[in-house]
Amino acid sequence: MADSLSKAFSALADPTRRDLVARLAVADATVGELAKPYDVSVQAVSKHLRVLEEAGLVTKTRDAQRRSVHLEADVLDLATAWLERYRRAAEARYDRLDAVLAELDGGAGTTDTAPIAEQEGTAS
Amino acid sequence: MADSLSKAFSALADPTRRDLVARLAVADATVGELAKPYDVSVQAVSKHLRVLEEAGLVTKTRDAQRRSVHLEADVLDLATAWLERYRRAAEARYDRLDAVLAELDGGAGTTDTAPIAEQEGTAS
DNA sequence: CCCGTCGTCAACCCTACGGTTGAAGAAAGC
DNA sequence: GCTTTCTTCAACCGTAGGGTTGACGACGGG
Repeated sequence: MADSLSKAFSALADPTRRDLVARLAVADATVGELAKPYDVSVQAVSKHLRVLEEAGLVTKTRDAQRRSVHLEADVLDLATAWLERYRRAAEARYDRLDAVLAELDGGAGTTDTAPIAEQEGTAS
Repeated sequence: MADSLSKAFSALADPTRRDLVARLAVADATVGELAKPYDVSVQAVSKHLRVLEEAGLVTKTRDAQRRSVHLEADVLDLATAWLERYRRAAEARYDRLDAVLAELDGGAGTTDTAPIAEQEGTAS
């Protein structure tokens, strides 16, 4: 379907799902426990958890008829790495006032900035 | 409409928009320049840029009839901070094997973990 | 064994999203 | 002034997303 990063960001775009992640960061929990605080149906929460699972953000282990939901760090790591990379680049450019230089110069080769942008697929 | 974090993650969920961010991390560019590499219409790219703009990830300044698009670091910062926070919590829990302890103990106060989960709106 | 609980599957509704084409607005160039 | 270039607005189309309700599968407890 979509790449890992797209699924991760898409999953985290929903406030309910972000809240689920925040709560799972504290401790594992069952679907029922997780669903309680929200005023939506259990099925809706189950769907949210499936989205998080398909994004690789959580895993479920069957504990009797309950499912224990566990937060996984790997995809959070991946997303953090992506953001951190371009965040740094944006801040560096801001600090160096490259925008102003480019405006004055006309956009020619003002700096020797290395090619930071890369293809999506090349992420390790 | 939606909160800042939702708009940011939602904007970054699209591969084309992530690529735009990656390219804008290197240098500012006009809409036309940004649209060139993709095989979609310029209008589609313009829409993508509007999404990024409404998420606060980029700003546009009118330079004659061209619009210069500039990457902003602030929202990237916000999203990074959110991810980093729960990433750390997830990794810490993984390292300390809290899941196993909780399973054996029944979930009672096994650790002195501070209340990490917070409300969405409290982000600075 | 039957019942109650936990969770998911399935079908459906409505809105949002990414794409298209066509037209319009704004500014430089001739 | 008229045309050309750059960008956005508007209307439309198909699909994916989040919600609902209803029914079903899998277990543990009486």
